[in-house]
Amino acid sequence: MKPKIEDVAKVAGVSPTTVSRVLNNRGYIGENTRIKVHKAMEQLNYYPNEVARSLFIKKTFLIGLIFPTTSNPFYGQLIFHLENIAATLGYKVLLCNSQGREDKEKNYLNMLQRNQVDGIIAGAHNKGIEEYEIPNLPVVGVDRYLSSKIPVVSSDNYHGGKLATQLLINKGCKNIIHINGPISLETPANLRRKAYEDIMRANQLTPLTYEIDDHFKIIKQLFEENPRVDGIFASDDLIASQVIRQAKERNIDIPTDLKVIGYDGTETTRLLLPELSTVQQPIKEIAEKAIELLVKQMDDKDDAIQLETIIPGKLIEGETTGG
Amino acid sequence: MKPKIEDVAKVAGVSPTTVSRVLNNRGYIGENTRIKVHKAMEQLNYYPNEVARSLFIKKTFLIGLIFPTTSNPFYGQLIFHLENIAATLGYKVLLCNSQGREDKEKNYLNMLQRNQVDGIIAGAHNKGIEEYEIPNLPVVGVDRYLSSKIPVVSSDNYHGGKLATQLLINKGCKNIIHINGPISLETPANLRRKAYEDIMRANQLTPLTYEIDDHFKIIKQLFEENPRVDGIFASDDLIASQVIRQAKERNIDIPTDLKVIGYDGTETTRLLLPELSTVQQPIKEIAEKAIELLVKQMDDKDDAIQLETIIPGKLIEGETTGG
DNA sequence: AACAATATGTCAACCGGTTGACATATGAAA
DNA sequence: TTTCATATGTCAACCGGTTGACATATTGTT
Repeated sequence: MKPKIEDVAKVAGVSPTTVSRVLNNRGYIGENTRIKVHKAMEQLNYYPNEVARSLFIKKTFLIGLIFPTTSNPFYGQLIFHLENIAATLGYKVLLCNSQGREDKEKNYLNMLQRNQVDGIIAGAHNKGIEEYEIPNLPVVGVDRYLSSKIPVVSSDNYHGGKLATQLLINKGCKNIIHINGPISLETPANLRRKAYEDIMRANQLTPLTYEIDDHFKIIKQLFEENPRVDGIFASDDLIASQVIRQAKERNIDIPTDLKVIGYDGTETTRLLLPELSTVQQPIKEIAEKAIELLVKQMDDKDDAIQLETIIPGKLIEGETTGG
Repeated sequence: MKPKIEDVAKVAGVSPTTVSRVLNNRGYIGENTRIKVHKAMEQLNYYPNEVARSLFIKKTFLIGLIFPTTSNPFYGQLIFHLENIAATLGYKVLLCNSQGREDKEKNYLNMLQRNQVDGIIAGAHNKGIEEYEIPNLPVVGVDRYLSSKIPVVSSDNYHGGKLATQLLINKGCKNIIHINGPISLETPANLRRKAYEDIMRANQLTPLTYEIDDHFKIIKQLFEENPRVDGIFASDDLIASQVIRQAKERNIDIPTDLKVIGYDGTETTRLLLPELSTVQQPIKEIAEKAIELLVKQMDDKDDAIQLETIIPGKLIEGETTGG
C-alpha cells in the first residue's frame, strides 16, 4: 500500500503532526527533524496525497480547459501555453475537447464541477448558455462570449479583419470575398467579418461573405459563382489553405490572379505554409491574460474585473498576397 | 457554501445514506425516493464532490498524459483522441507538456503521483529513466520505450520507413538522404531510419542520415554538402516542409529534381500541405490501443500484457514524389 | 532565576462522501 | 400467520492529510 504520513512519521521517529509541519512549513521545525523527515519520505517513496489535502483545504489547484479540439493547431498552441503558464503557478489542467458539441460541453461542465476545479477557461460553443455562470466558480472565455458577466480575452479581431481587408485592397483587389465559420455563434471573431464589411464599404466596394459550415464544397461554389474574384480573406488559415488548393486546381495563379490571406498564424501554419499571408494571433499573450484574469478572480473573490480584453495581432505578408 | 449530501438529504426529507444509495445505485431504493432525491439535487444545484469520493474509493479516474507539446499537430491530434476515448470510459485527463525537458518531465511525474492518477500515458523523452517504473501505477508509452517492463504502442515505424524509402527508389532516386530528429533517444521511431538504411543497402545505394537537433541550419548544410541529392525522406512532415521551402529557395524543382516524403500525415498537414507525400500514422488506433492497454492494467492488476504493439501506417503519395 | 523563543508531541475535529452493521416497517407471498 | 423481499433510517468507522489547542522540553537572554 502507498505510504501515508503516519508511515513517514514512524520511520522518521517523529509524530504525524511534525511531518505535516515539515510538509507545509508551519510552526517551528528543527533542521535535524526536517532532514530526518525528508529522508524518511525518500526512503518510503512517499508522495503526499493531494486528494486528501484538496478535500480539506477546499482547493484543488485544478483548472478546466474546454476547447473544441487540440487537433486544431490554433487550439493546440493555445492550450500548450495555457497549461504551461498554469504549471508555473502551481495549477494543473484538466483537458476537455468539446468538439463544438453542446451535449459534450455540458457534460464537461458538469464533470469539472464535480471535480472541484478552481476555475475554467473555455473557448468553445455557447448559445442558450447561462450555464457558465456558476456561483463562486471563476470562468474566463477565450474568443467566446460565455455570458454578460464572464470576462473574455481575444485578439483584436476587428483590427485584424481591417488589416487583412486593407491589404487586399492595397494590393489592387476589387472583388474581395470573405469566408468565415458558422456565425450563428456570437463570438468576437465575428468582428473580423464586420471589419471586412466596413472597410469594403469605406472603399466603395461590395462585401460578400460566405459562411462555411462544413465542407470545402462552399469554396468550390464560391469560385463557380464568382469567376472574377481576385481577393479572398479567409477567417482562418486552414480555410485559406483550402482556397489555395482549390485555386490551383482551377489554374488560378496566386498571387497574380487571386490574392489570399488567412487568419491565426500558428507555428504550424507558419512552418507548413509559410507563403500564406495571415493575421497572426498573439496566442501566448492571450493565454497569459486568460490565466491572469482567472487567478485574479480566484484570489480576490469579488473584485471588479475587466470584462473584455483585446490584444492586438500582427499582419504577416507572405507570397499569397503578392510581393 | 456548496451543498453537500446532508443538505440534499434535508431537502428531500430522507437520510444522507439514502442519498448516497441513490447516487450509487446501491441497495433498495423506492422510485418515489429516487425522484425526491433527484429533485432536491436539482433544486440545490448539487454536484457530488468527486474529491471526497476519490479519497474513499482510492480511485480518481484520472489519467496523466505526458507529451512534448500540444502545439505539434501530431501530439495535438493524438491527445485529442486519447482524451476522447478516455472520456467515453469515464476517465479524465491531466495534461502535461514536457517540452522534451527532463526536469519538467520529472516534475510532472511527481505531480501526477501526488494527484493519485490511475495511470499515465507518456510519449516524451526518456534516457536514464527507470523513473516510470512506479509500483502499482499502470503506464503506457507511445512511441517511447519507457522501461523494459512498460508496454509501448507505436506505428509500424520500420515498415513505414521502408515504404518511404522504397517509394523514392521506385521513383528513380539515386541519392537519397534521410533526416531525423535527435536519435540519442531510444525510440521506436528510430526504426524509420533503420529501415531506410536497410532498404538503401539492399538496393546497392549508400545511406546518408542527417540528424536534426535544432534548426533548419542542418537542412541548408545538407543541400550544400549534397548538391546531387535527388530524394529526401524526412522523419516528420514539419521537417519535410522545411526541406521543400529550402529547395524552392535554391530553385530546385520538386518533384523533377528532388523528391520529398515526410512522416506523420496529421489532419493539419493534410490540409495545409496536401501535396506532400507522407507515411500516415494511425493516430486514432494508437490512441485506442494505448488506452486499452492502460485500462487493462488498471483492471486486472498483474495480468500479463503485450509489451509491444505495432500498428501499420499508410503510404500517401502526393505530388512531392512525382506523378 | 525568570522569561521568552524554539521544538516537538498528543489529541481530536474536520473536509464530504462511502460503506457495513443493524434496526425497523410495510406489503406480499406461502 | 409466518416469512421474505423491499425500503429506509441510524450510527460509526474510514479515506489521508490539516489544523488548532494544549502540554512539555530545551535553549538562550536578560
